[in-house]
Amino acid sequence: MKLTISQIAKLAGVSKSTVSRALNGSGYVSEGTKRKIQEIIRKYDYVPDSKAVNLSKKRTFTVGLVLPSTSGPFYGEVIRGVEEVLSARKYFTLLTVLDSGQDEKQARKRYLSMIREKRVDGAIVFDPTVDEGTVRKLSESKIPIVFLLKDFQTFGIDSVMVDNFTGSVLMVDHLVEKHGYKSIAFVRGPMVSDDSEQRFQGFVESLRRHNLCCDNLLVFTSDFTFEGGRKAFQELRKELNRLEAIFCANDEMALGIIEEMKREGIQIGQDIAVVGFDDAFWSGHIEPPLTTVHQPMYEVGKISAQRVLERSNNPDVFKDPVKITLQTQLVVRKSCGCGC
Amino acid sequence: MKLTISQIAKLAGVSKSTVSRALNGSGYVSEGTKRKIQEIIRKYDYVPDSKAVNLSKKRTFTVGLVLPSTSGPFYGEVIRGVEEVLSARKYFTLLTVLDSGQDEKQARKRYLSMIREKRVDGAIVFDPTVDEGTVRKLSESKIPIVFLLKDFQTFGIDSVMVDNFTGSVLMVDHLVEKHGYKSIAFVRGPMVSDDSEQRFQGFVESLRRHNLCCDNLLVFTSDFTFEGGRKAFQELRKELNRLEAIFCANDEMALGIIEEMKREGIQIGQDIAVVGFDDAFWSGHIEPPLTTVHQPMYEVGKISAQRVLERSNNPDVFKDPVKITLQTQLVVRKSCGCGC
DNA sequence: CTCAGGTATGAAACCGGTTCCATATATTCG
DNA sequence: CGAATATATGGAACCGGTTTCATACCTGAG
Repeated sequence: MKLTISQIAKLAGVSKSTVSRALNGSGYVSEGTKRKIQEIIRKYDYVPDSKAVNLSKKRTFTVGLVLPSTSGPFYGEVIRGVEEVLSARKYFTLLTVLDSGQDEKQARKRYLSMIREKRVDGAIVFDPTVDEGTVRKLSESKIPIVFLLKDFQTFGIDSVMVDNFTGSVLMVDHLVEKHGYKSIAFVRGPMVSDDSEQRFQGFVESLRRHNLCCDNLLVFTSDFTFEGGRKAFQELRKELNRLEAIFCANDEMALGIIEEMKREGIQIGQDIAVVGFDDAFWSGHIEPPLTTVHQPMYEVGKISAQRVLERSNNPDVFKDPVKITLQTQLVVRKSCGCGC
Repeated sequence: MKLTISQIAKLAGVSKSTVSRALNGSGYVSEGTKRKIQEIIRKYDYVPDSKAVNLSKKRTFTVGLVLPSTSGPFYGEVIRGVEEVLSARKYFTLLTVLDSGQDEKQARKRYLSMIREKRVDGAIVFDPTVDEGTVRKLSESKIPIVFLLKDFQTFGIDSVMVDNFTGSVLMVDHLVEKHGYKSIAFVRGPMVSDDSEQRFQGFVESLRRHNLCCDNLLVFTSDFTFEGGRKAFQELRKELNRLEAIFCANDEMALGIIEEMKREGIQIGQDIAVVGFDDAFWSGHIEPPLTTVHQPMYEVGKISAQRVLERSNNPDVFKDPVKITLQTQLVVRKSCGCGC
């Protein structure tokens, strides 16, 4: 039988209010009654119903987390970061995944509902292809929102970003300065991807700084998938003899290319370098281990969650939207030619 | 300004009850007033507060999902399966991850709270090292619970299992029948792991059926990690010359072993077969592509979610706990020697 | 001794919805 | 045409807590 606070009160011979105060440690309750109440609570294994608590406290102690998908390397890391912070503060995570239903529009509606129905006290939204209408609606909600990897400061929304540009620069610096490569191809992700664009810009910038030009013939567009990498290789091959390195905008495409090259007997790292971006968890375990750029998604999760809680608990302070950018890290392994 | 149902009612010149009925399509409301109400709702962009709805309906339209971790291949698949079902029925997912805080005990308390505070209408629990006390508490909760990959039918809890045993049998059948291997080593996971045990039993059973004996010298114990695989190889090497195949209880250890072998110039698939279990998403992309056993974790997620909803909406029917076992699938690639 | 302030408690309002029940009007059927 | 039934609506109770406010006692200071 599920007890309510009134029944507990009756059993303890006191009023609801006193039980509530004893439970929350708020207001005055004598030691004696506190003990008596606690005993009864233990005896009947009473736990307050969160639905009632939420309503009267006008809070849910829950943070929404919206992710594009759950496959792939990062998403798990983001969740881990978020959960670490939330669990420590006794909050819960309400998860919504965009690729689990049929259509994107529907998925967006779903997370907007979650927010507008006030199921959560704040939300962390990772939606790379979000539309402006949705962002506007998000910004109209009264709860704190942190957007991941997209900058909506102008909409009054906090964002946590990853510095793709600098990561890319670091990678190309390494290829040029350490290995002396001059002829480097770049394999982009889909044109709509900001990440892909920023990584490409970093590539261009580093070349420029080294007085190398970016040969348009050596820039290929693909789609961030393994299969896309294989296809990109087919286009690449006609330029192959003049190439020293291939920089892929993510690890998955790099893997596709590496596989095709192996099939042709090309020695990766020696004949030609292939490097990626993301540092997927398998990147170090393929042959040869992939040189890549690590994205601190765990930290992204942690910082976003901290930010949401901070804002949620100080509604008025820190009113201005903030943009936090985390640094990426070059991970040198063998596929760039190091240690060959 | 956030409106309440009472304000809407006032604006429409009707009572709360009428607005509520119009909103839910329950009871009688004339077309005229319905339209009027809907117009006002649209105009002021009113959305009912879920906290109040939950309290009066005594439900949250939320299902708890407890996962051991979020790294690794399966967990994302489970989430996807669960989300697919829940999103279609307009439910939400409240996620708890066990490895995100410091200590396991704390993490268990957290998900027990989630359930006992009635934050969720049902829960899907994946906790491979759960203790009996926790299971008992789960079974005492009045909400439907589905346990993943552990059988607690005797506690009155539904479970969704994966047939590790048969998967293992299929694998060994393949190694023996297709390739004629007779001397096969097995690398176990940690002794506490049920999965490891079942996979081992399948290995033993298939050998027995083929009138081969299981040589204890060829059974090694490791810990399901990449590093553990490498270490296992060091122990293995003294038996190496008489080995034809190595069956690892998961892909990660197989990868560790493969890496060590490559370093020694051993040709995997030709000199010796190495196979795994899990079908991690990278398993097909390593060199050589890994022969392994696929676990249908997406389906596990889907079925558990369906089961929870079904029970939640028919509280009394189907009272008996159910155990559903899903089949695994042999994925033949190259590391077993096929296509060499 | 009296009064202010700290301590302890209960009654009642409140959070924002849903739902039961009573009432009133419209419609249908015998 | 009257009774039964369907339709439409509002009032009030309810979900299970929290919080405000009033009351009462107790203590110590003046």
